Amino acid sequence: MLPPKDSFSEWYHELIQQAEIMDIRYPVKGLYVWLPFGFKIRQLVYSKLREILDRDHQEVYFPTLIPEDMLMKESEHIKGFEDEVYWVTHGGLEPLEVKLALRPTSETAIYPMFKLWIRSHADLPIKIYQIVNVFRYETKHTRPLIRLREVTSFKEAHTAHRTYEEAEEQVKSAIEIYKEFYDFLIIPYLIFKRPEWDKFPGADYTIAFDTLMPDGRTLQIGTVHNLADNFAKTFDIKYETPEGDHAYVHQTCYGISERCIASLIAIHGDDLGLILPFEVAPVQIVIIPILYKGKEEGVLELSRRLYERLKNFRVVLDESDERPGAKYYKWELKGVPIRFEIGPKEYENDEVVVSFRDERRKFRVKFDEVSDDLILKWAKEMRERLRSRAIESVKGKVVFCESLDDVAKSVEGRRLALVHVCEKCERELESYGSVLGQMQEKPDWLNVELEGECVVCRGKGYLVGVAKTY
RNA sequence: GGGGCCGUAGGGUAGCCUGGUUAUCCUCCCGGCUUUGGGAGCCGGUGACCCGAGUUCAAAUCUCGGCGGCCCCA
Repeated sequence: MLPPKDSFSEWYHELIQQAEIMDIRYPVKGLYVWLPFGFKIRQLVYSKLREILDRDHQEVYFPTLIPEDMLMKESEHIKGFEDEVYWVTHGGLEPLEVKLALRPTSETAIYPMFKLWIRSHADLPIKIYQIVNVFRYETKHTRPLIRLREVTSFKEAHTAHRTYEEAEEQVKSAIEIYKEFYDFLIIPYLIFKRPEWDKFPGADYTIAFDTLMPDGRTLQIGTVHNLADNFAKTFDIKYETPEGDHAYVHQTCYGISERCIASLIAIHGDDLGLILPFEVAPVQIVIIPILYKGKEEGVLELSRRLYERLKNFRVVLDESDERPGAKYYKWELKGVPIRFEIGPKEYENDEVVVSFRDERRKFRVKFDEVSDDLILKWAKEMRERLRSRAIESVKGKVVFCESLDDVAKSVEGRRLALVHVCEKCERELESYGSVLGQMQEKPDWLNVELEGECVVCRGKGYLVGVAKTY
């Protein structure tokens, strides 16, 4: 039994373990073990991310260790991270002459190499990415997949371009990539430009994707940074223009971590456990034979025939020695989208019983009608249902506010407050919650205006989000 | 950043205040019988006092430190 999803913290904590996503008992704070089932979800989710990126990025791998002098080069950047860097100080018993940092992110590892790689305008643009672990000494509450000391699945892309405009185009392109990725996972998001005081250390500006967790707090699930030529100046990354001059490159970087999987779990799951979109479910179909004494043979024969027919999918035939009800609960907990039940009645009529994870009804189909096409049709229909459900759930937690009082009440009641404000007054909102920044585009499920009268000074304002955050 | 609570089998717990027998109960796990259309039942079995130091004839229980976890507030 799982705690109800209304008690979100407890539900999440238990589900992560019961569904065998992670083992949280590893004896170091903020570090967790990926179990086979969870790791399979990770692999399926990240394959999609790779597929999208591989269209015009190249995957690379940079070292985990960064020498102190390299890490410390960009002063604004390091100020943002210095209190949470892990240091390697010894090699065996010998103290190291130059301390080595466990990367908190890889800008300072990658950009010195960019300096070596980039000589002329013909070398640009460069678009690379890597999926690696990064380390941050978090002092706040750690939580599996959400706040970690070792982020195990940090996808970071880094690009270099000739001009600021080209970098800005890349920011837009990265936003499109993230939209495609989260649409694939059926996770609703809002896109904000973070306020000046909350941008990535060293960036010109930061665009962030936020989603809403069931308890009404926002979760940042992706960021895109325009670095302009800030790092290029620090790391002296220049190229020769067609005219023979030398100019600094303009860069971007953008990241997604395993928080995407946290949001997948949190947005779709219910009181019974995980609900996984068909495409990322480690088990897409489960077949449960119902074995009455003396009638096992035909039932097993039909079950195995169905199993063979569905082998183009990730399918499990559960012949274990448990009662059918126990198996239903088990596979529902693990989010299996489609379940077949086959008992003596079905065997006699050459039928199967079908049930979808997101609905509770059961129905029968003739065995001969079951085909790959039918499964895919069901998967597609389920995707639409999950989409409406996810949007309804998120929509109910977003409130447009016309006064500061409204903002206070909404954030206090664990809602995301949207409010018009001008640049001068934006910071005043900080006393009510985290200021997510200026909304960049209106999702089709939300009915608000991106521009309006500033709630504080009644001047010309833009739409800003305020919420409690993870 | 500030405050509070807690650590007993794989998981959840009782015992701790008031130190003293073989450490309670549920679940999981293993073996057997039996059963199977929404978490079956019976019998038998394995398995624990976070680590270190101190106080004491005696520590799960008291004290200190470490490590780990949870909650609230900024």
